[in-house]
Amino acid sequence: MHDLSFFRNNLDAIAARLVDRGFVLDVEEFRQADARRRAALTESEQLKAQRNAESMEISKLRKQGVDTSEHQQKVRQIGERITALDESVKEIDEAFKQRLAGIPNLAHESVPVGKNEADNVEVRRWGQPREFDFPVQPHWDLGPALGILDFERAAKVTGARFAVYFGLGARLERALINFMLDVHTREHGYTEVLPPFLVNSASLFGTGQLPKFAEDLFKIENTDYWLAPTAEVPVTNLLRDETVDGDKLPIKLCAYTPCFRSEAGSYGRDVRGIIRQHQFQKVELVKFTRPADSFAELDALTDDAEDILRRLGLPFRTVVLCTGDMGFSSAKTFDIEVWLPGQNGYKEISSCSCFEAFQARRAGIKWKTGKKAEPLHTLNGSGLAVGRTWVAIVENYQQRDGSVVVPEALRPYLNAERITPQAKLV
RNA sequence: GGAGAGAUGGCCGAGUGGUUGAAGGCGCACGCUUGGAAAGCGUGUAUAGGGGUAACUCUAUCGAGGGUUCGAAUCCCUCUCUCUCCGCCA
Repeated sequence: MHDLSFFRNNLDAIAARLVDRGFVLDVEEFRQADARRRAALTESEQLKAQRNAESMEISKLRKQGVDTSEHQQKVRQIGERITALDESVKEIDEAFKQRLAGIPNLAHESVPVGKNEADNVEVRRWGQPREFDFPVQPHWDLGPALGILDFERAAKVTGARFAVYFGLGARLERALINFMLDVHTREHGYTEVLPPFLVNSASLFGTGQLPKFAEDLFKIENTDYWLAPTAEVPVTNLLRDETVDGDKLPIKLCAYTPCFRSEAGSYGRDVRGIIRQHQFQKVELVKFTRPADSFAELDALTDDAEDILRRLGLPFRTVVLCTGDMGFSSAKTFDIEVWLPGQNGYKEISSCSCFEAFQARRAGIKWKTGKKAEPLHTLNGSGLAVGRTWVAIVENYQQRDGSVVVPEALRPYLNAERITPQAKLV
């Protein structure tokens, strides 16, 4: 959500920058809508001022014992006009706010201008993809063969785009979660949070998923509860409508949660394996910072996420998303992409974004030093997507015999050096 | 799930239809006082949206949304949340 007066005063420049994001703002129409809203508000408020004054008058007259029934009749009529007028005022105001809430954030000036994924810019690369002297298998073959992954039973229990993990497969997922949380809390200074996995619509509005992206979410019938699509939502909203003392910043939180996405519109993409699921597990990093620090904090947060991959010995590259490929609320986003031999390419495993005040303004999260309170900056990033890390380990560390060597850093968590075929369930 | 009690400013807390955006206290800020501090005294101390170069002014907000009324923090309805007791449950 943009600051209205700033937006209004810089309309043309903002519209020009929104074009880079692929968002066309009809400036003239916006001006008219804005003017219409203001005119409606002014008219309604003037009537209300009149009514208030008249009511006060009635109060005085009554104390003097004067009959006021005529007066009351007159004010009642004003009231009726207000009621009628307010209906359209409300409509105009809500339409205007919806429109404003539907305008994406501006990209930071350091973000490359581009149309789509192809225009993203690689900023660094770490590790050498391993050379295999045998045919590599994708995880959707390796997993079921090892007896650690089962798609058929998941489809029976729930449906497509779900998976079941067995034995060392399940333990690998759990080990990764613990490993990531330990690194971030013990070495990167984050405080662990275990938030609710269901969130309400006010929270989803705060972080920008609503009102525009409802179709990407699962909603619980007959309630205002939604399955969280990312821990960003519950964790960022922990501070909704709160004001934080400046000396508390930055606040660094990390959380493990499952994430639920409807994946509407992604039919045919990543249909095989567990790359794109309706439910996946993620460890998320969230920061609340002073505005002056946010982009330095974004670099640090991205490095914290990359650190997990370095410790696991998984090759990756980091790209900065171009203006056309960024998410709705973000001002700047780095994607970390891990090397997946099964796909012979790099695949997104973390997305680290600075939202500047865009979310904080929506969610009413402020900070203050001394007297004035203003929106702070919010950031978040995956640290990491657990399922895709699982895939990266299985594929990168696969052996000729179909087993998987467990990376050194994970062995204390998994209590195993190698993943070998598990006993059949039945 | 059943019964009851609550929700007021940064905090505590008064307020059951008429200058109440809201007493009083605490906290905070500034000033006076002081050798300095404390105490004391004085002044100020919400947010959002309109209008205005500005001084300033208008509107809304006492959990949320409706309603009654000339007028609602106060009355009525619905909902949400918190607390207590009972039931149930991991």
